[in-house]
Amino acid sequence: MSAGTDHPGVPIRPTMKDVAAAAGVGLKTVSRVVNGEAGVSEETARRVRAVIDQLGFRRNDGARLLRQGARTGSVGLLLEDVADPFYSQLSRAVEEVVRAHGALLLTGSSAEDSERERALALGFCARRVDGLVVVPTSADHGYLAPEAAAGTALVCVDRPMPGLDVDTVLADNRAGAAIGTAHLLRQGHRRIGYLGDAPDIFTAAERLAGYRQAMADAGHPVDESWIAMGRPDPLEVRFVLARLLGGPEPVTALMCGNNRTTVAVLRELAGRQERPALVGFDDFELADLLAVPVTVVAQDPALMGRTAAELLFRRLHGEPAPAQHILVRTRLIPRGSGEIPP
Amino acid sequence: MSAGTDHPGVPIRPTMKDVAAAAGVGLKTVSRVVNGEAGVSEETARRVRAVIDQLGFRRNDGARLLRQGARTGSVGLLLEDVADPFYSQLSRAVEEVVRAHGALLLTGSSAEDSERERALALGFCARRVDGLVVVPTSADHGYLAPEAAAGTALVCVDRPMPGLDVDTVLADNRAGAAIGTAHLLRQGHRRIGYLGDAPDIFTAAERLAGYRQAMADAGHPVDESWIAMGRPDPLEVRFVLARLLGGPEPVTALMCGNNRTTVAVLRELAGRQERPALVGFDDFELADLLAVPVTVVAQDPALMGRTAAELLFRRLHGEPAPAQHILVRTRLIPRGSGEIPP
DNA sequence: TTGAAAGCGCTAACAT
DNA sequence: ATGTTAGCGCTTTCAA
Repeated sequence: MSAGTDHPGVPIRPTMKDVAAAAGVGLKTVSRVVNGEAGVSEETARRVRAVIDQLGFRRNDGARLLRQGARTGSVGLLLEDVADPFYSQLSRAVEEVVRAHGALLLTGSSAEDSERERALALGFCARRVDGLVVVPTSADHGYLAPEAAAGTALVCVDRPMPGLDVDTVLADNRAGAAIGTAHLLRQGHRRIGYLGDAPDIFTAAERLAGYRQAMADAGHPVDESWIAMGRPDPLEVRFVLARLLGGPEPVTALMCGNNRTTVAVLRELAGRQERPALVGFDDFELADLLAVPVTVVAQDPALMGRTAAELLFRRLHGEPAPAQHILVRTRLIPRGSGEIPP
Repeated sequence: MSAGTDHPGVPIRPTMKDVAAAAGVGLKTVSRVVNGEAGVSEETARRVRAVIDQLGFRRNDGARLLRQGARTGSVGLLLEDVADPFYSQLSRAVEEVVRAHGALLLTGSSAEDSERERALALGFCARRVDGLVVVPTSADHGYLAPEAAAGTALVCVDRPMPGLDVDTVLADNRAGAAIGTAHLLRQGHRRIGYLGDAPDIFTAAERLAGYRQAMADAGHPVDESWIAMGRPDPLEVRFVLARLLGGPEPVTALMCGNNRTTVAVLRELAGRQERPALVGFDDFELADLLAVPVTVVAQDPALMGRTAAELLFRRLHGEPAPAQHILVRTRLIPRGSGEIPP
């Protein structure tokens, strides 16, 4: 072994040098065999391969990449939470594309914490990923400018990246929320509550804007007390619903800003008497099989992920300059809950 | 720049050498500043830092690791499909532990294809991950033996690894399925159908064995026609249910082997008249809010993921030899569907 | 067909 | 406090 004393508990990986020595050939010959290059007699190649198997040699791609100065064939994916069904579907789509390009995927969840996201992003860059697919937090991302300038491809998905103009794939948040709200208005609802995510989150703000716009377009005033923005927390949702559905002038319908909120609301409603109409932004599994099937404005997370990843590889393959901004359409799926009359 | 001609479309990353030259200091001084080592005057350090920011220098961890011969601080996670809620929860738990240890996570989905899993695993190993958390396919994994011998920590989760005895975290599959089946028997059911995943999948086989055992323990014979094993495919489920629920002696209850199958069955049942009792293996979101809430044998994917990842790091921190086999308990959650009488 | 030497970006060990 | 040299595991270049 190359590293002298081979402590039992501290195994050492054999290197090409070890293989070369054991096979009685030069280093370059081993390299040729490992990489399937021409110029090695079948006899020699066989001997080298035997030693490789016997020693359990596996090429160190880190060293290879260092020498070649080439791309690492790895891509980083940064999102809020892999366990959120929206992101896990997006994630799978990204992974599929990455795999099709023979690359490896590094994944990290920011948990909506920009410091954590930053640490992950820089960690990925220090590992020299070829590119990054990011669902950015709302903090400034200027720190990624040097990376982008150094050739790390950058694509945002689901949200834009504050402080940096890069390729971006977004859902049609505002229009989607407007369509969902308009749908409720069409059923005759006038007092429509809106439960959205924390307002500093781009999608939450956009969707709220869509709600306001639909109300305005229909000429119906919005009572600010109908609006509740915040992380989807069961207890919080309980308080909000008690407020919105109680009192002398309760709302008769609810628009929910994301699938986590919708599910939290459904769970809370199950324990209450009121059955307000409900439209959720973002589809979710079993929405169609609930006691009252849930009307949603569906996104297409797989399409968003695929689009973002393909954009990334197009950049890596040298597609030229201006940052693209792609909007992915949403669509209303009426299932029942959104058609409940006031 | 170190690489001479700086083509516009081909950006080159500055290296420590570049920083050193631009700052008019030696290479090692830059290294000291970058790594926060002592022995640099504040004056010099400031100048170096200024150049670093200006050039957008970022240390190449690949080179660093190569030189140090140290661990890479990265871990690979291989599972069947990140978009399956069971695995996405497991995945998040693994990621959490990995992050707590300051490491990075590479993720790959095998899609139940052992060739693909092998390619991913070896790719990870070529990148010199410190360890691998794997949900193994049913193929032989002897090819990982050299990696394990070379010091790559290996932990299996959800399924054991054929051909290699390593640390393993499993759910209590057999007992869980037996408890679910016994629950149905207790309600008076005798003709109980079993819909499981492909029989070469460890968990599918174990759970089926649990079903058989419960039936045998109760002294009730199993008609082989009640058993249907295969990938959860909507069309397939449709045929199976038509067969099980039609005919002169239909089953009165169903035991489902995993959450994908359960959901597929629920979807199909929604379009049919019959309302057989139903127990699903593995819990899923909204199971409690369906028209008939679904009784399940719940696993704890987060606990399984956390346990596996912690085991991995304990190995990396030098915990000694024998492979551990940890069983994570399942528990029956009665919600309604499993309490429907025959 | 084969291999010796140089060097990728970095750090360890040793100067100064 | 700072710099020089060697070398991690590999590939590239060039010579034999």
